[in-house]
Amino acid sequence: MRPPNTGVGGASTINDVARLAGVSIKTVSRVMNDEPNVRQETRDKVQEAATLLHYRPNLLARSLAGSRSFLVALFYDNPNPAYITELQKGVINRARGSGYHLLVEPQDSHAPDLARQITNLLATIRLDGIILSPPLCDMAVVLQAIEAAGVPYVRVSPFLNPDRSPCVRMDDAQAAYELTRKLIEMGHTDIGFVLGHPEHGGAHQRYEGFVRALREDGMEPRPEWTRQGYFSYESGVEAARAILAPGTKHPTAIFASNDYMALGVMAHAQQAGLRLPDDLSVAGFDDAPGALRTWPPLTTVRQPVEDMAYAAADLLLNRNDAGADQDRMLPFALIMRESVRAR
Amino acid sequence: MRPPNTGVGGASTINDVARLAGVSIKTVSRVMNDEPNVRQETRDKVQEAATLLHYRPNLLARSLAGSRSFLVALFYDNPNPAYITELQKGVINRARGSGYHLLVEPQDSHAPDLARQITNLLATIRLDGIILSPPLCDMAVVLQAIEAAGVPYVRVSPFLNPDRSPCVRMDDAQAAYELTRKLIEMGHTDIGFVLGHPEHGGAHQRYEGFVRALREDGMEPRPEWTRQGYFSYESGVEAARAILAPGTKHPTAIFASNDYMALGVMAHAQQAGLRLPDDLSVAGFDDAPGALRTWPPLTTVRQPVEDMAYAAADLLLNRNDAGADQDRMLPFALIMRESVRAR
DNA sequence: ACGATGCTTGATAGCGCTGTCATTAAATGA
DNA sequence: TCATTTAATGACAGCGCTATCAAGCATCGT
Repeated sequence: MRPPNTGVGGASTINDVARLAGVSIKTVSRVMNDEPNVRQETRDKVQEAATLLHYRPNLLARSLAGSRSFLVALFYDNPNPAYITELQKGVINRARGSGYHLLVEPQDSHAPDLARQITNLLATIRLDGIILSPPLCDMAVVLQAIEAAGVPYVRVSPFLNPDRSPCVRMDDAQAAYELTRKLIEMGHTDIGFVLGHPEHGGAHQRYEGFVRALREDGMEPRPEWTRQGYFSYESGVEAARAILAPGTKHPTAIFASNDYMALGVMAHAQQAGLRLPDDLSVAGFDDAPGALRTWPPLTTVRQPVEDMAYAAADLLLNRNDAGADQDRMLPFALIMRESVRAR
Repeated sequence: MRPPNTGVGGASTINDVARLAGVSIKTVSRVMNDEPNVRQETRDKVQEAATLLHYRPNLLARSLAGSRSFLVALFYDNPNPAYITELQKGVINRARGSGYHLLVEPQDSHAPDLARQITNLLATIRLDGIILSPPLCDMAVVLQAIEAAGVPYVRVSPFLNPDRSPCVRMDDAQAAYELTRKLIEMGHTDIGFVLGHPEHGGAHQRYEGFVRALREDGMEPRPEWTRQGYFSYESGVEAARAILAPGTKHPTAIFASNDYMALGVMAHAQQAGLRLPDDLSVAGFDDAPGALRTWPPLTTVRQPVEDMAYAAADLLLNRNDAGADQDRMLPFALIMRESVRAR
């Protein structure tokens, strides 16, 4: 018996619109959801009434009654703010157009009860889809929990079981290969490598591409110039300290698996008295935004994170398009800057 | 007529729990919401049944039926990934404990129909609260739209109408004042300043604190050493180019209103042949994480972004606690690093 | 002309929960 | 002791929407 609400401060309901348009609420529902089988005339009448009343369908009611929640979530456990925000941007850009909203759900990948937490979350909110980024996208317990709940998901840059779900990725191995080729072409034969976080897919593939390029020229990676890193600046410093240990021969170039580590390498090298890029060339990976404001500017690979996230959301929201491409490989770009110099 | 669902892949409902516990669904509801007036014995019985069935109340149904949606949103229009992710972290940390979830809703502060977009959003999803960060928190149309919808909100670091809503802030002016005092104490009398983005509150206050410190020693800011910046690295470079123009006397220190600009200043100074910190001291503001991996490490002010976001969420979720502190001022910390040297 | 077909529309039953209010059981007082 | 309060529980009506299914109504072929 509530009067139709046309004023500020309260939403009007589908009932108000139906009454004003002189149709049933079901017809309003049809119009709002762009369903077929409504006469154009009726459609216009409803649209007009809806506009007049500033009607916006209530998302929660739609979710409860229908089969869609208009909610997608991004699961991540990654300390890299630039990566996270780019992912979010990509997802939101795609989702908004379809009336979807983004829930951000950072997860602790080392929590012992991670699976239970995810199960609880999915029982609490019926999500229309989940986007998984490394390292969560490669954790069996996570995939199991999501699959058990029957929620569709897309993985970004996974390295395990690529066929288990739709995936979006770039060719990390090829990118590392091409960048390494460049280094070789520029006269570098002694190249160090800083490995990425072993739990993150791209890391392995980047190393693989590096090795492939070396072998093509009959070279092998040298163990003393290959160090484990963890995608952090500090681990880059650490690795550089080992690779550039005083009193040992050191490489003419170091390829770090991501930009933060490359920055760490550069910082250590400079403090160790090496001049960049003359004494040492450094290359990174990711094209991290803040990471390029250094001197000399860093040679790197642009990883299209935002585009991958957009594509992931697209895969999620177009899921019905039968048999469409369930996987997308996005292009990378080599970005040659001054941190690399020919010998 | 659906059988109770105890297996994997589907959620059990309040009905299932009620039946198993031998009580009405209302009693289950009471227990799940920690409402009073339920016998302990009954409570235990219900809890046990709920545990057995892995029951999780459906958030959407709760929202629709009740007065809470368990959803808070973060509105922002800020290109700084570190700032955004810290805000998110703070909000999520507080919200999760109370069963709340975070919706991220970046808004284009320059969109002509911003108010309408927000109104639409709020009509679509009933949010339990909104956290507004600069520059949105200082836009009248935004506040109006939110107030019209009757949604509670908390502002982080606003500078307009501080009494219009609960706010969380730090004392930007005092921080800038104290840092400037340090510079003066270290023998700097010729200090340049790079202003922050004029649409962001902190910017004005930082300048104000700077000027106050100068005046206390009978100095005045010099116009030719004071440049407008926009919180971006590039604008820092630009400002430095102007302040350090060749053939003019230049200051012995430059205080930039944030770290990105400070980095820009440092980069330009170094390229212009100045040695840091010997020829020029540089100070920033924010303690941006990536921004400190530079040489020399940057002297700055730590802005407790995550804590402010946590406090903002706390203010939102504790709103009922009558007359409690509706504003919170969080402490900052001066971080003296090597980019500043005594004359 | 008649049912058959397909397009439009509406009545109605929920989705899973909370709010309100009535009801019952227990506790208290005179 | 019985009336009076207070605690504990349940019945039931929605929240605002979608799904199902049935009904209305043209158009069509034979």
